[in-house]
Amino acid sequence: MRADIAGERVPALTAKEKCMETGDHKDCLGVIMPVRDALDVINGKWKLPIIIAISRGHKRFRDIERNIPKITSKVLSKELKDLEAHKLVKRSVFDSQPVSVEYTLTPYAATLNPVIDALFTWGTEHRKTIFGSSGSNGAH
Amino acid sequence: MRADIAGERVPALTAKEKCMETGDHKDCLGVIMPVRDALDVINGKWKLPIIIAISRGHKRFRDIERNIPKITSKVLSKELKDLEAHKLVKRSVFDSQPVSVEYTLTPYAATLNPVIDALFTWGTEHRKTIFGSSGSNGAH
DNA sequence: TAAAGCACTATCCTAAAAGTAACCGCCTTA
DNA sequence: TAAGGCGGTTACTTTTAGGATAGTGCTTTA
Repeated sequence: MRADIAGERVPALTAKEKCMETGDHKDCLGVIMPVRDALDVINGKWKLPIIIAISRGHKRFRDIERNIPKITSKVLSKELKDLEAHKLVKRSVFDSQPVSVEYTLTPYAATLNPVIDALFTWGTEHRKTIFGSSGSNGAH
Repeated sequence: MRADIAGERVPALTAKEKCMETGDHKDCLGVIMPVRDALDVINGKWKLPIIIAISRGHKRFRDIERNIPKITSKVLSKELKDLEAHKLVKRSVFDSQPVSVEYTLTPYAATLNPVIDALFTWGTEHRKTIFGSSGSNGAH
């Protein structure tokens, strides 16, 4: 398990534009590295679905579990810990009669919205491309 | 709405009732499924880096390999096949001396640009968040 | 009193992803 | 003649993700 940051360079923000504008294709590392950093946090099939479920108002363990098709307790438990370690999810325990636990998104998780939006949009279009324009039935 | 966690009991709704009451359930799946469709295509640590490398002008096998840190021939070969199967990459063989092979992106791959942009932007910020605040450079 | 919900954890196991290393034939350059 | 580039393939091993199944201690509900 490595929450690593690939490489040592920190391109100020021009790496990509510079690369595209000049047609200089020597350095694609400036684009690849940050993308890989992002993928390292987001990877696996469960992390984004979990974030989405929580953002939709599902705070409790069983509630999240119920709303993500095919996920198991074990996987959910592990992924929530990962997400907490990455400061994307906060776990709060309330000392009520049956102790209850709530998972909420941190403000930092909100910065992932553009990523989720882009994936949602692309995924929606991709689905149409694959199943044809009349397919509305989820095949999972 | 959340008075029950403070200890005072409120007629407990089952999770399903809560869900139907708020209407969250349906919305949740409607977002999760397309995102998972997208992740199914993009997942793994190599596919997006490969697409980025090709988009930067690296068309030849060895050229792509050289520009993606740590990738091996075996993995590159397999991932290129996957990308071809997903209609994101085109493989062209030129009958020159010696026979040369070029990999290019399809127009469909260009539709992934918003996804790559979002990941690039988030990854860049994420890296700053991890290293940036206290000025220590812990890159390996 | 039994069943069921909650928030998990434990154990075992398989399939896939990924790493390592060697190797292919073909061609060019030194 | 050797070294090295090209576009890969094959075989083997390790690592990881994730599925299946069960069970924990607690509380509430029927």
